[in-house]
Amino acid sequence: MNYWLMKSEPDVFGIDDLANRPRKTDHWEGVRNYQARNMMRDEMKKGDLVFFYHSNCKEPGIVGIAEVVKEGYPDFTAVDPDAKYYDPKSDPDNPRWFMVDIRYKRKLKRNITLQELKNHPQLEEMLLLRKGNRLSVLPVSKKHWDFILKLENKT
DNA sequence: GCCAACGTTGGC
DNA sequence: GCCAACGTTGGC
Repeated sequence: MNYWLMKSEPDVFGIDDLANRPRKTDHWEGVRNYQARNMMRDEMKKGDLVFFYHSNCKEPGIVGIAEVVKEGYPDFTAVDPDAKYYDPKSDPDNPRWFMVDIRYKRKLKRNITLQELKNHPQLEEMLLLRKGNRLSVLPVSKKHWDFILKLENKT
């Protein structure tokens, strides 16, 4: 099993929005970056766990956990001219963009902020903390995953 | 709102 | 294939 981190802006689609969806499940539409696409298409597997990260907000950080429930399939919003993430260059017969479905598992007991993550030398290598990393889907090592979960119970 | 970092586009 | 221009991300 692998671990991931997915970023979303809470004003657009936050952890509560996921929790309020039917079956607490939604498709992760709108990723238009090839590296992130490749991970969703090729590497994310059913049962993998995901840190839900709030970005571009007052207190960016990890707020909850979700689970991959459907593996990579074409992002239909890319070929829908009315959709927000429509990409006119995406060919319906040869999909360019992919997405996965994730299901809400739980919120963390507290928001583990980006600032807090930065304070731990154990997380120095974490991709999320690497300068200039703007990928919205990132792999998380088991070591880092476990370490972050332990932080949850600390004050 | 600013701006650094990065990805994409398109002319040549 | 180079690279300048442009657009986006996302912390601050």
